[in-house]
Amino acid sequence: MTTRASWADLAANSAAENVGAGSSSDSNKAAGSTSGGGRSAYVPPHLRNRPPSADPPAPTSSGPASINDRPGQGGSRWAAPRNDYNNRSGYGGSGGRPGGWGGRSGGWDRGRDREVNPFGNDDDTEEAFSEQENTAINFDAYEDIPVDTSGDNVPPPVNTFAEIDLGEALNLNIRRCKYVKPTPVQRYAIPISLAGRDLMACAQTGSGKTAAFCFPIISGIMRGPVPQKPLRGARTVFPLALILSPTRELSMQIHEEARKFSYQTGVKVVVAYGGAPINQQLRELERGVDILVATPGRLVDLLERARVSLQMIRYLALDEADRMLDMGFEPQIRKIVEQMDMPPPGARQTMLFSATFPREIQRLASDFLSNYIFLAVGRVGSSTDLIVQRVEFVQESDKRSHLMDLLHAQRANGAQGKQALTLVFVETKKGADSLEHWLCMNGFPATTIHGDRSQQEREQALRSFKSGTTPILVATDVAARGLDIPHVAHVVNFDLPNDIDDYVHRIGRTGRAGKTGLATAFFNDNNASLAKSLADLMQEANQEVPAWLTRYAARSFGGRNRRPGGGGGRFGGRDFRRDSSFNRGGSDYYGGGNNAGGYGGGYSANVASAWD
DNA sequence: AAAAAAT
Repeated sequence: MTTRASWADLAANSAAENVGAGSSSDSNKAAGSTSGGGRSAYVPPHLRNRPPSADPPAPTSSGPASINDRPGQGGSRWAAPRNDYNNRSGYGGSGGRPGGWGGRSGGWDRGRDREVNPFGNDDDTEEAFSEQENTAINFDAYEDIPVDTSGDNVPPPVNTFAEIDLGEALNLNIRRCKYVKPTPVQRYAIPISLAGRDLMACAQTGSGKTAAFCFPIISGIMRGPVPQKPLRGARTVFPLALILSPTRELSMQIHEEARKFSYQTGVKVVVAYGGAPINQQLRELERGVDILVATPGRLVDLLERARVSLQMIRYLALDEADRMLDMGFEPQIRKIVEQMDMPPPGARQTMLFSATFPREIQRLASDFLSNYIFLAVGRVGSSTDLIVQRVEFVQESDKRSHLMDLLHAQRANGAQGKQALTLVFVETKKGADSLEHWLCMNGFPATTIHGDRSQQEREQALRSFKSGTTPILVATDVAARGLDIPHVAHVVNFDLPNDIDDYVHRIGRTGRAGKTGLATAFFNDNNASLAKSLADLMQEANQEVPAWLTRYAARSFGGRNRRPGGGGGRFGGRDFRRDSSFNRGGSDYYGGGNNAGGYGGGYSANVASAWD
């Protein structure tokens, strides 16, 4: 592990290491170790570029617009990907089919659409960095990642992608993505999903959750029955899978990932979110959609316009599911999932993913699930050791100058190079604007992202940050979850959040891809309610807890942030069905737990969530 | 109390 030096050294070190980081995907960044069974070393993404043979070329031939919209199901003229659905009974080679499920939305000539190669030039930075791979990877941090499952008849995990029959086309894309082996959450979640089971999964940020729910969806759509087009308005489309996320940028990111995974599979992925012209999104939808990635507001709009129907949904995935079900989002999600035309639990497959899963949210979530499996992967003190957490006592009036000191020292340490990105979280949109302005006035190139900016400005800010043009990004919680930004060396909690889970998600923007990261928090009296949970979290992550914070923690009481059980949550969450308060008398009503990790039952009850 | 998410 990195020696603990000054924060400036750590930032510099982190930045240097981050230069070798793999890029882009949130879907394969994390721990690749096994637990319970045999050990295998973590392979960081940037070292996964070692397939058994040369990388497959990324061909450019066209594919069907959408499986949902297959034009001539039989003798297709597009270069048929060698995948299983061509051999499936029902539509493999049979040229003339009976009517009923031909062109679902008109259906003619859809195959003429040319599928843009998503592997084209989006990784142009990767080559430049790949030569600087370093040897400072902390492989030990990825050993012994505990995995906890509960529910009926949990399917066993797999150790390799080859063990799972995902289909040739998908396998090819996995290789193109340079994924050599599944991450822990993928090892468990994919077999569970392929078995048709509902799933609530708690896994660390950057641990490959996107791929974990995308692979089974894509594979399932390729193999599933050909959809019968219901009688509806000609302009209504019927996606087979719906993926919801809480922010527009996260939906964009999931869409980009899913497009890579589904390249040349015939499965069409479309994204819809607010702040952007709806007409272009409508056109995309009309060209065919199997998997719809969306933010809730825009989706409701599309549903009310009857441009989208959820009647054919077979797969529902909620990313950042705890956020999607919190107070702000819950009504919209209920509307989409329960009050439109989506098939009920049991008639569809539902997958909920997050790094954190408070117990009360689990209770809400169980409304959407049918006989589900709970899966928790990861633990405080393992891979998250890669993030060095510091807390400093800073009065409100001193925050700016203190931040300035940090940035100056970082610059002096040479860590302000093009790739050493600093992400600064603040509480309010106004605060973000004013801090950005102040930083710029003081010679630090910064930009900002928050909900009062136009969508164009938001996307521009993110691009400018990622490219290093403005290596400082001041953000509200809009950027706290899910976003995969390579080379973030330092996360500064200029204003601490009120909820420990938000803190967990924020600092998870660094320390990705097996790289170390630094997270600095400014703490003062305003954050007293967070003291206990913050101190506990840091202790569980083997971080140095300042004595003054421990004293604060002893005095403060902070609602759900305070965990009476103390010492406890090794996982991001524990199946609430196993809480005695729920299952009447402590019996394992749902079949109990299957502890696949290195230890059993060491956690205390009442722990809602602790780590992502 | 704030942020996010439709126009």
